[in-house]
Amino acid sequence: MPRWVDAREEEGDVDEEESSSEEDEEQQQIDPDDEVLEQAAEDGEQDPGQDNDERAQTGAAAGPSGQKQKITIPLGNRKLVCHVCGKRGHCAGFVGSIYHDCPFKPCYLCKQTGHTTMTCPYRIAPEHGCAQAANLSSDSLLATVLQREHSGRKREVHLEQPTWQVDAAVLKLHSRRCCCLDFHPTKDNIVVSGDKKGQVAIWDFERVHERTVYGHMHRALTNHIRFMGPLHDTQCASAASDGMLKVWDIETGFDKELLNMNPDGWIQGVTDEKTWVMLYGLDVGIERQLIVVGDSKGRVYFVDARSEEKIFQGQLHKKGMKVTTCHVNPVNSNLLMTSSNDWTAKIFDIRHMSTSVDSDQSNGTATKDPMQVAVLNHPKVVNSAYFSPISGSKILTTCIDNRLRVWDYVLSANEAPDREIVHSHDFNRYLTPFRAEWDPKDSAERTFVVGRYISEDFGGVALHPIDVLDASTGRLLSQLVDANLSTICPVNKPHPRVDVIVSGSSRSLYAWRPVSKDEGGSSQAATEARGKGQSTGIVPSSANYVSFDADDATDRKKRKAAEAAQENAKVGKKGAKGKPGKADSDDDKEGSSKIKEPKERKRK
DNA sequence: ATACCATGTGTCC
DNA sequence: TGGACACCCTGGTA
Repeated sequence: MPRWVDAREEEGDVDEEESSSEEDEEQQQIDPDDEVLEQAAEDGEQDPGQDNDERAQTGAAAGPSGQKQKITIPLGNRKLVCHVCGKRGHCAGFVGSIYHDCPFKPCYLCKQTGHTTMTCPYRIAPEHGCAQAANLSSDSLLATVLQREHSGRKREVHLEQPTWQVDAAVLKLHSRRCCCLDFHPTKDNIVVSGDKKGQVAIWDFERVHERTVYGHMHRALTNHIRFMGPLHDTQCASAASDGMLKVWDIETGFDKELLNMNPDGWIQGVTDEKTWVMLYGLDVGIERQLIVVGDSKGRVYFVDARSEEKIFQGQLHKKGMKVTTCHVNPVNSNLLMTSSNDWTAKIFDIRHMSTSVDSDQSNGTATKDPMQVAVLNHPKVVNSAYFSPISGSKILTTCIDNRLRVWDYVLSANEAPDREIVHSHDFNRYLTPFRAEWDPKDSAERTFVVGRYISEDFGGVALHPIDVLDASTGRLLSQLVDANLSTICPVNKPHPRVDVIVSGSSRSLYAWRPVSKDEGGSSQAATEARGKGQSTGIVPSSANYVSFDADDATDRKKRKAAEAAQENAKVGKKGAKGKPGKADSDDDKEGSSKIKEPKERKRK
C-alpha cells in the first residue's frame, strides 16, 4: 500500500488508478531534486498561500457546498502530489521500508535544512551527532563531519556490547497504549504498567502468562507509576490525567486516593479543559515516603504517604504548563528536579522554603516554595529530566527539539549542558512522550535507554529501534529491534538489578535480554541483516510471546462470542484468554493467569 | 481493504 | 492572551 497517497488524492478523480506497481515504484524513485527543481520552475508563480487554498479546496471537495472542483492527478504524467508540502512532482513517504523526506522540509532528525534525514550528518556521525552544546549550531555541522572524518569511524564498532533480544512479550496486555512502567523493588521479574485509559497491569516477564490487570484504576491516562520502595513493596503510587494521585496494592488492587484535583468531577457545561487538572510527573522519595507530583498547571504537590496528607503545594513552573516529570535525587533526597512544558527543567532544595511568588494563597496552605537551585533552559518542551541513578550528580534531559542533554555535575546545571546528543524522539501527539532513562546498573553512570521515533531499514523491514546510548560520548551502544515489534517504543526502562530492558509499545510489553554472540537469535540477525542488505526480512524470534487479545481477524468473531458467553455466565473473568503467540504453547498455564477486578471488571 | 479519529505543541494573527 | 490551524515515518476501531 503506498503510504504516501494523500486522502485528498483519493477524493479526486484518479484516472489511472490501475497503474501498475512497477510504474509506481518508478515514479517514486525519481530523483527528487531533478523533479523538484523542474517542478519548482513550473510552480514558480504559485505561492504557498495558493497552495494552501488549493489544499483547502480539495479537502472540502466533498463538502456540502458541492461547488469545489475535484482535482485530477494524472499519474501517468508523473504529477505526484506530496502530502507533506502539497507541491507536485514528488512524494514524501515510504518506498519499501525506507522513508523519503519531503525535500522542502527540514531534516526530521536534526531539524536543519539543506539535507534530508537519509543524509543527515548527525544520523551518519558515529557519536550520534553528540557535540558540546556550545558547538552545536548549523555552522558547526561541517566541523562535526570533519572531525568524524579525522578521527575515523572505528569507534562505531564495539564488540563488547551485547546483542539484545526480546525474551518475553505480552501482546495486547492493555486495552490502550502503554504510558508508563516501573519495576518491582524486590521481585526481579515483576513490572507494572499503566495505560491511556487508566488501566494498570502487573506482569511477570519470566512466567509470561502471569499477569494481573486492574481495569479502572484511573479514569484517564496513567502518566506515571512508582513503587513505594522495598519496605512497601506491594504498594504503588500512580498519577493520572483524571487528576488523581492514588496509592494501590498490586496484590489486592485496593487503592486509596491521596489527591483528587477535580473533586466535583466533570460537570457538563461547567468543567472544561482549562479548569480540569491532570496529574503528570510523579516520584517517590523512598526514605521519607514523600510523594512528589506535578500537575497540568505548573504546580507541584508533596504528599506524605504515611499521613496521606498533602504537605505542600506550589507553583514551581509557569502557570498552565504541565510538569512532565519529577525526580527526587537518589543520594540527596532534599534535591528535587522537575521538568515542564515551559521549556525548563528546575532543581529545588526542599529544605529551604522561601516565600512564594505566586503560590496559591487562597487556601493558606502554600505560602512558601522550595528554594530554586537551578534552571535548565531548553529550546522546546522538556519531556523528562532525571538525576543519574547512583551518584545523583549527572543530569539527563529529553527535549522535543530532538536533543538529549547531559550535565555531568549538578552544580553546573545552571550553565549550558556538557553534551547534546541529536536523537530522533520528537513526537508527542498520538504517542507517549519519549523519555531517556538511565540504566541504574551502570556504575559509571553512562548508559541510558531511549526509544527512537524515525524508523530504520532492517533488511527490508522498517523498524523503530530502542537505543542504548553512552551519555559520556553520545555513542550508540546498541539498538534493540525485533521483527515482531514494528511499532514505536516510547516507553523503555532498564531493570535496576538484572539485565533486562522492558519496553512498552502500543498495547504490549516486551522484555529484552542480552544474548551471547553464538546463541545470537533473530534480533542479532536483524541487526546484521541491515549491514548485509538482506532483503528477506527478519526471522521471528523464538521469544515467549503471549497474547491476551488474539487479534486475528478470523478469530475475532469467535472471541467475541466466547467473551459474551463468559459475560453471561458471570464467572470470575480472566479476560480474553491467553493465546500463545509464536513459539510457546507448552507453557500455557491457564490457571495462573488472572485478572483481578476488585472494583470493576477489565473489559466488557 | 479504507476512513476516521484521538491527540499535544508551535506558530500565527 | 487566546483562538485557529498546521503538523503529517501513529495505532486502533468502525
